[in-house]
Amino acid sequence: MLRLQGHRITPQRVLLLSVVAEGDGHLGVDEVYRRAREAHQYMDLATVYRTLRLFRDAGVVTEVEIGDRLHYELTMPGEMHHHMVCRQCSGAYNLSPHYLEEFRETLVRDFGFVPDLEHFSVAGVCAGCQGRPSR
Amino acid sequence: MLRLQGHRITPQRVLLLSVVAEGDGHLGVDEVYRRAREAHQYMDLATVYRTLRLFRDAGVVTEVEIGDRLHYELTMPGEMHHHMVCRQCSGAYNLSPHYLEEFRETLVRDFGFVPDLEHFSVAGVCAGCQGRPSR
DNA sequence: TCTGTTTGGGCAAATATTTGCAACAACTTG
DNA sequence: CAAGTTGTTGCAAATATTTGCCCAAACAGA
Repeated sequence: MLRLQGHRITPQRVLLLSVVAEGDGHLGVDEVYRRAREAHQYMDLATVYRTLRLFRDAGVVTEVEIGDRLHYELTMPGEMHHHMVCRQCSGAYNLSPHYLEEFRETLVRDFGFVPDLEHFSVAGVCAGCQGRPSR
Repeated sequence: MLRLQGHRITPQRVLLLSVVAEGDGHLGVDEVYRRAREAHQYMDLATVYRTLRLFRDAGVVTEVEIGDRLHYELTMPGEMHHHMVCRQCSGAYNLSPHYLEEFRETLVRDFGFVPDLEHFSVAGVCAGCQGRPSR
């Protein structure tokens, strides 16, 4: 995917992608950096930032905001899924794409606006936290 | 609204809220800071950050991401509206709440998850940028 | 496989954002 | 309206994130 978009394949990118892949969607920037560094001593933090942004823009990786913190996970082309993130417990629940398909079609039809619903999460309060005091 | 949630009303908060209100949704953190400082010499940047986050969490102000940058605008309780932000031209278009109401009801019904669709924007590519080369 | 062109990475410096803490001020209560 | 309580602010320091620059490395073409 990266190559198709004119980007080069470097050892750093390969390594970072594998770290993200193995992290199973639970890693923030700092953790990606730490793990990558264990494998490749000269990995730079700036490279991690630049590369994660590249991955995100290229659609290779998805950025998920979980409780004020960004996490990264591999974008699964076939198994696209979204998140519902609870503001109170920060729990993240998967949301099947089916729920968004209709919404997407409406935006395209009415506005000609093609939404990026691959990179998408909904904030809110989950069933378990309903009625529980916030903070 | 702030008081109802147990927060205190301070001159700084009043000032910052009025700055955001007058900024008409076009101000980033730094601009809010600059304007606030003109009026009140001892306004601190940390206070701006803390206060904008407070406003956002309290639902008084809405954070809109426009082209890698966060902008702030007053949350209008009655005239709730959303944004479609184009990834290419960074243009922001309003989206009527009607388009989200059905989606919201589905989430509540099927998952008991109450989404914050007040604070919501959809990224994508607008009609004008369709087919235009990116970057 | 070798060479030129151009992108990407490391490093250090610049910015941006968050946090700890002591002094201060808003709200509460009597 | 005075005094106590507790949340807030300013300041400075800590972190986090981005950027500029130059060298190294990836890819294209011969």
